[in-house]
Amino acid sequence: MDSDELRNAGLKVTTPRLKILTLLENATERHMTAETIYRLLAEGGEVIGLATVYRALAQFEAAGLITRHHFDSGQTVYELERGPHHDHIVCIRCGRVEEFYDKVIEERQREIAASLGYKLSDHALTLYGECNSPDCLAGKG
Amino acid sequence: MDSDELRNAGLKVTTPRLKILTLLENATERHMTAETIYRLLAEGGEVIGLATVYRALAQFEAAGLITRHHFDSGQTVYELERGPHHDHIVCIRCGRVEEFYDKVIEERQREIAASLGYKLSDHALTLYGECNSPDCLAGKG
DNA sequence: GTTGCAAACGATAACGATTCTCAATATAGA
DNA sequence: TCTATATTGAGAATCGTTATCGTTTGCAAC
Ligand SMILES: [Mn+2]
Ligand SMILES: [Mn+2]
Ligand SMILES: [Zn+2]
Ligand SMILES: [Zn+2]
Repeated sequence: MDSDELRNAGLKVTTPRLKILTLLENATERHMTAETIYRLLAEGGEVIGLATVYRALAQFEAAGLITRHHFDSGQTVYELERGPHHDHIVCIRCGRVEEFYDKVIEERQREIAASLGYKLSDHALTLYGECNSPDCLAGKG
Repeated sequence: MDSDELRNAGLKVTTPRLKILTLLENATERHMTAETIYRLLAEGGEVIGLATVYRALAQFEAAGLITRHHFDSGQTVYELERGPHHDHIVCIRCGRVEEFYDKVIEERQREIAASLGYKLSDHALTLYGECNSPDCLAGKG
């Protein structure tokens, strides 16, 4: 249950937090901005202050429930931290975001950090390109 | 000469642009924010409007003279586009930025994009960790 | 070397994303 | 149920960045 997840994270169980967490679990798009989350909730009749959305997301991140990404598009995007680590490829034409995991790259990153004398704690890898989805190609004009 | 570089880029040769380009070439730090560039110029007695700094950087980027990066620290950082492509590793303690190039990772990125049906156009890879420079370790407190 | 005019400049207003403030309200434990 | 404390929502404030606009400059034709 979502309320358990909040309690386990050391957070009080409040209506806004439950609504936001539930949306993150059920939305078709895994990667969303704070604005998008705010808007989707509002469209579903759940009006929650934008400041509260930002606050909840910051707390969820601190608790390890979600991760944030800074794609080149500007706005911060959030996603539920479920399943194994992965990186992203973003379509520069339609905005589609896909996930991938590459053992070779992950391993090389560790070797590079070590060889430069760094204690590696995180990394951000995003590929940018044009996807081949029919919808995207259609709008190619 | 810097003025040639501006002309070749199709830009008028103006005092602010020359000052900014020269700073980018001579500064000890290759990776700087717009604010830092503005401040370093001001400290050197070259007062240039902040808006002009942003404008010049945008034009330099469009002309391919510089590249911009979005590290997790928030602000956009700029660097002269000289020499071969590289990625970055950033110290989360002292902010040091180092560069690296890894042929294996570059190759895997191309393969991943291709296997997902994307026409790869760019990528951003940044590693985060703690460096082992004496200065950084000293302030470990 | 002047002149003319588009391009660029600087100051500052505006902007979008995010964070802060604070009075009102809800949560969780006694 | 009662209370102490955390959380909320509305809006102000902040931060980095971009747009506006009157003034100045680069530069090419005279
Ligand atoms: Mn993801
Ligand atoms: Mn670099
Ligand atoms: Zn696409
Ligand atoms: Zn360091």
